[in-house]
Amino acid sequence: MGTVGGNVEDCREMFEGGSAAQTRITPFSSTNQIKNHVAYKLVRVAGDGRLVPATDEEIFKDCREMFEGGSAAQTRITPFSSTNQIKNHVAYKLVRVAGDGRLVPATDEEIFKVNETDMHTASDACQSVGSLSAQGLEETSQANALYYCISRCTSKHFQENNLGLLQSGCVEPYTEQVNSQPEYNEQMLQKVEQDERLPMIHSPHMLSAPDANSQCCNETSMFNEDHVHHEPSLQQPIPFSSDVQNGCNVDQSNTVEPCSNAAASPKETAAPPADAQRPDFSLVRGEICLNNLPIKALQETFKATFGRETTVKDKTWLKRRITTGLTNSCNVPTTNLTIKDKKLVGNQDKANDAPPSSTDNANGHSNASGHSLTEDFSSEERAAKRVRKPTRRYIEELSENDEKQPVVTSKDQKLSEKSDVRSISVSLGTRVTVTRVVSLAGSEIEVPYVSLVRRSRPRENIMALMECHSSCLEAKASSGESNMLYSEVLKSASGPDQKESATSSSNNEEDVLTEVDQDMETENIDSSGNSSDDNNNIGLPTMQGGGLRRKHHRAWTLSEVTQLVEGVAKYGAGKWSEIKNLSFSSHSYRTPVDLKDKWRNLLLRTNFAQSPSNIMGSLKKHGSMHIPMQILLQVRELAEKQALVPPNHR
DNA sequence: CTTAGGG
DNA sequence: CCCTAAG
Repeated sequence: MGTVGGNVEDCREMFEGGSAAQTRITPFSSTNQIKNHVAYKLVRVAGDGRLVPATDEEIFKDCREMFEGGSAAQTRITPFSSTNQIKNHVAYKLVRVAGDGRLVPATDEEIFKVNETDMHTASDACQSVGSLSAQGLEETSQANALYYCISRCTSKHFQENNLGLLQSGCVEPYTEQVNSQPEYNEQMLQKVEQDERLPMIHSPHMLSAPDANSQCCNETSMFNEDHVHHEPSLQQPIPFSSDVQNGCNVDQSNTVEPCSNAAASPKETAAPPADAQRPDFSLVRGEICLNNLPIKALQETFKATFGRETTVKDKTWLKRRITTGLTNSCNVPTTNLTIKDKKLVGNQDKANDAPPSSTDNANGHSNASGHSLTEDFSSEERAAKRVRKPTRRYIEELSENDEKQPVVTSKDQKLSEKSDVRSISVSLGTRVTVTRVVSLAGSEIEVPYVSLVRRSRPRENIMALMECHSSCLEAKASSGESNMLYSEVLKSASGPDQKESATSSSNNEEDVLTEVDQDMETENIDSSGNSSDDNNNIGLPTMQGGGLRRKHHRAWTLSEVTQLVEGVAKYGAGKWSEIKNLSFSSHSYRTPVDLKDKWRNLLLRTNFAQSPSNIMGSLKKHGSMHIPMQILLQVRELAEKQALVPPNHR
């Protein structure tokens, strides 16, 4: 580690150079070369969340600390954490600078590459992660200059904050400094190469490493998704950050062990010779790294990556596995993001309408990468523990608790109904205006702020309406209005009147009406006892109203009750389905479950009335309609019968 | 899909 | 009414 001193200096120089060069703006974008280069930038996240280029001093310190730490305890050093200042919230972010100067989150591939490199390093010597890979850039290269910043965050809280901050957007600083980076990168690269050549054991010159690879990934991913889009609208809530990180962290713990180690070793940030040469990034590539490694090293890496030993001696295989593993590890955290992307993407298409939320346009890269990654992940690391997905109800409740934010509901919702929570959330998010973080099984996930319009099971009627609306909504949505849908839905739900608005899809309405009419008729007709007038014939209009939640509360009419009782008498309690079909065929809105519930209630009432005093029984007690004693008696009778006879199906 | 129960 | 776990 004698080199340390030198390294530090170099490091400083590099950084300084960066700061000095701030002015030069035409960085990479114009130059082709640039795109090939990957650069790391040291950035400090300010309290306000802005990214501030690290001052020379800071950088210096950081470097020094890193180096020192590295030298002192090569193996696992709690590098940053121990050091106060550095740890304080110096964050390295991996970012690519687009030609237009915007910061673009690194694509998965890019990230991956970086990670790969990192992993590589980390696994071996626990060195930090900073190595950069140039190839990825080329591949992904857009004509823009790419530049990566590796972010390192000591405290998670901090990270979260930072992320939020980053997202919220203070990216500018980066761009300015871009200039310096190229050099830095080159130097870095060289080092990497050297490292590769050398046994990983010593990593005097490792790049500064983020705490954990995974984190890098996560952050990066976040960056990608959020950042890209967010930049334009700098201000955004920062739900993402926390979520993402959490998720990432969790994943990390499971998947990527190396990270922790890597993080620990604060080796050298960048100790490349001052006159850094500018090696081709392509050389630096993760692949190369892996290639150069001896089998043993690869195995080590494998172990670090997957947490298990491997006896495989096939280099190629190992490399592939490792790569995959890395990818996966990155993926997991990303999942949320990916989802978001989708949403975002979807939204984007439709419009610019959702400025408020974090929605951004996902760039093609992120999406594609996300998917692929996800898939890989699933196949590869199933072992990793899965977070139990919260139940739908859980989610709903959460959403309900918050103020309902107008959100567009769309078919997606339907589609997603059965998918797991995450997916649901995603799907719901089609038009997410607001997202909020929800803690799930220890990890936080972002959940679109959605109030579910339809909570109940899809009743035929409702469903139809819903569909209609959804379709309408979609169309409109495409046009560009996001919130509309919600209101519309409500309207439609509220009353038949609205139907017209539905336009073509009037059928549903008609159906509803028809049914209602039928009901009315039947009821009237049926009114065997006195039912004719019973208080509750609920008008059609009311049936669905009630706001979002309880779709339609249809009071049971006496006639219905009578029918029910008859049905039970005929088919027996428990044969709800039959009763429904045979006795309630006319009432489409009464499902077997409804019948069952009603029956249950009737029994309760019966029993109730029975024991305390009959008086109450027949009389209307609470607000509910009074059920004629006759019926109650009948019910009781049946109930008893059922109780006794049940064994024999009769 | 239908039931039985709990909320 | 709604939602879910179970046949």
